[in-house]
Amino acid sequence: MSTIPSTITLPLEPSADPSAELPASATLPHDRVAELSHDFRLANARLTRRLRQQRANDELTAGQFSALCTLYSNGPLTLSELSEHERVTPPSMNRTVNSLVATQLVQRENAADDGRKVMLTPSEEGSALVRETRERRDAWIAQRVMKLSPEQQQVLAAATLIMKELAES
Amino acid sequence: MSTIPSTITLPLEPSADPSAELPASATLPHDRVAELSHDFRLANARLTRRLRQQRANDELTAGQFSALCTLYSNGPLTLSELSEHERVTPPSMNRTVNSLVATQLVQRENAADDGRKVMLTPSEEGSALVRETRERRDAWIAQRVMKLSPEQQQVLAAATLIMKELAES
DNA sequence: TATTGTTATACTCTATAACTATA
DNA sequence: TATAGTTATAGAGTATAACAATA
Repeated sequence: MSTIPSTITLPLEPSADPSAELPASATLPHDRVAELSHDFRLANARLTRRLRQQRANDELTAGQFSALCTLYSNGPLTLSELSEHERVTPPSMNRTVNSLVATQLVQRENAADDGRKVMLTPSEEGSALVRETRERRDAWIAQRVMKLSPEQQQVLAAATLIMKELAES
Repeated sequence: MSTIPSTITLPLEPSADPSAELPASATLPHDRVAELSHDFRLANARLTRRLRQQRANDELTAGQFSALCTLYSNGPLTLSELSEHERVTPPSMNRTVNSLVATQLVQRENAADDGRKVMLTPSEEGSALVRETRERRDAWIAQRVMKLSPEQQQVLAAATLIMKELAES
């Protein structure tokens, strides 16, 4: 499953200020962490907005598609489980799920063991939609990732793992 | 300014499938690019939602603060310049700017050379707010970045540069 | 005519509070 | 009582279309 080598080397752009360079084995000092965190957070938010601009009109929204993909890869899930994974509140996710159920892309059933819970499962149609449209939906970013250097591609792969951990914390 | 060494080495978690490993000098094949792009895009969106959950109630919203930070670091800017940097449409940014002008954190003036343009500048109060609250606003992520390994910190720094390029493309 | 900004409007995303059903 | 889900409601964020002012 993983595409990530056990070690990689990153040749990066030369530092403008050589005195600012640090050995890779040292953690960053406090002010550098603050600067990096700030830059990373803003870059993350801007990239999300950039990706939103790319959405075609005749498709599921980003939130709907993300939830459907999660159910496709990790389902069946309860509403709480799905909302935690997607990092929104249950009422927010419930609205998204309603739209997916209304278009018959997701099935909502009562859990057999606990009448309070609902099990959410992608329908055949929903699963097919994921398989058929994922590549097209990801085309904008994939086209750009393809043009990155091997080292930059490895950075993104490693960063994806870190971002998943951050989102889960 | 840069905190990034010219080269870094990344020891990552061992691959579950050794046959999937590739030399770092090779670009990923098409299907791996698609997989990486998909994972990265979803991780990016989820992290944005996670960060949104962290927002305190008594502060500027994320969009307002991001715009103010951009004007603080890169201003003065016209509305179009700011909206392009923040990756939203001019009408969307205009709404954000209206709220910042209403609270006197940003000054809106007609450009001297072109009567159609407006110049947006953070006020003294706005600049002070950025300086005083940035660290607190970034505390949630900074706390987690601080606990990452040196290699993971370097990955995030390199990824931030790539994400900025992606958002600008 | 083209560009820059603005207003009007609508839709999506998200949250909090309050409610229902079940454990 | 506590938990899982839902409904009601409101606010933030965003876009498109139409308009005004200026170049």
